[in-house]
Amino acid sequence: MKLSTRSRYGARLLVDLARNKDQSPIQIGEISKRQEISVKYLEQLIRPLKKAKLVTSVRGPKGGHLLTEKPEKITLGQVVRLFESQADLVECVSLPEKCPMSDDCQVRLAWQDATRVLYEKLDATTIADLMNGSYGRKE
Amino acid sequence: MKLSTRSRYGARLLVDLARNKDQSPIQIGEISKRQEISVKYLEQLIRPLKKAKLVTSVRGPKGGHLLTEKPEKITLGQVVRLFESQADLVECVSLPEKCPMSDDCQVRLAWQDATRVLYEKLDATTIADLMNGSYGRKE
DNA sequence: TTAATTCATACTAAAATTATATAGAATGAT
DNA sequence: ATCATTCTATATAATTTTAGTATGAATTAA
Repeated sequence: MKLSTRSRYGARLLVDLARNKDQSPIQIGEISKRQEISVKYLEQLIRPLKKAKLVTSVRGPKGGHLLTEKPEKITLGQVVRLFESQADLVECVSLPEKCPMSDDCQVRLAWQDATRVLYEKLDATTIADLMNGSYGRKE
Repeated sequence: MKLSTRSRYGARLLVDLARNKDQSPIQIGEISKRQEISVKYLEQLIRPLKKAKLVTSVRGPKGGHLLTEKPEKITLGQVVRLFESQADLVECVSLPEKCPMSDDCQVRLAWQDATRVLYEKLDATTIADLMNGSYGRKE
């Protein structure tokens, strides 16, 4: 049931950008060193973040990447929905036609509920919560 | 982030057994027809359930399978932990040594929290909740 | 112009998943 | 004894997913 590394790395990438928000655009090379993620993989992750307007980029030398939103406005729920090819715990939650049993499947409703509860939690967690080392202590 | 079909089918298998609890042992062939899951795959799923003492079997003709516990005592959390090769949302929750960053990774704590919330929900959902068509209406 | 950097597309390799198939051994109702 | 059924173990094949690499074009500061 694990999240893909894309979600994991994507979250760390955003936290890394958030920590350096004041300064000039952050280059992928720097993030790569700090986060120990390959440059090429980071390039892949940046793309959906740009498409979702969470990140903006400056090309050319001295270029790099910046958050477009405040870290308080970006949630883990957004990140996971963006990077997971299937955001729900089971396919039949959003695509009931994929399972011949879904019409009267009680279990499906339970998976749906569990998915909802999970995203309520993820949507309540922002990048800002994760950028200053205080996450564990606050709640 | 999806659950494996093993968890999905495993849950349906238990609900199927629960619905027929009064009667004699339920044979895999019957479950296979009702649930549209192959006999061979069901045999694979029964094994961990027996090992976990959730199911007991009677061999020979007129044999079959029975729940050992009351449906009220079996939760989706148990099912998922049993069938998922990795029960947590991310590996580093239970195995921090797998990620070089885990020492001061705030995101890890957030994944941990989300995993906990998810299982709180799954552990609060029993097979009994799912066996009589009333799940959606009760809560 | 040069060099640093992002951007875009495609590719590959490995691993996991989802089954199905095979070959029998053990059990026990009839 | 017969036969339906569970039990065990292994193999295998198809598919999908995942993780990461390769190549090179576009952009732009200096």
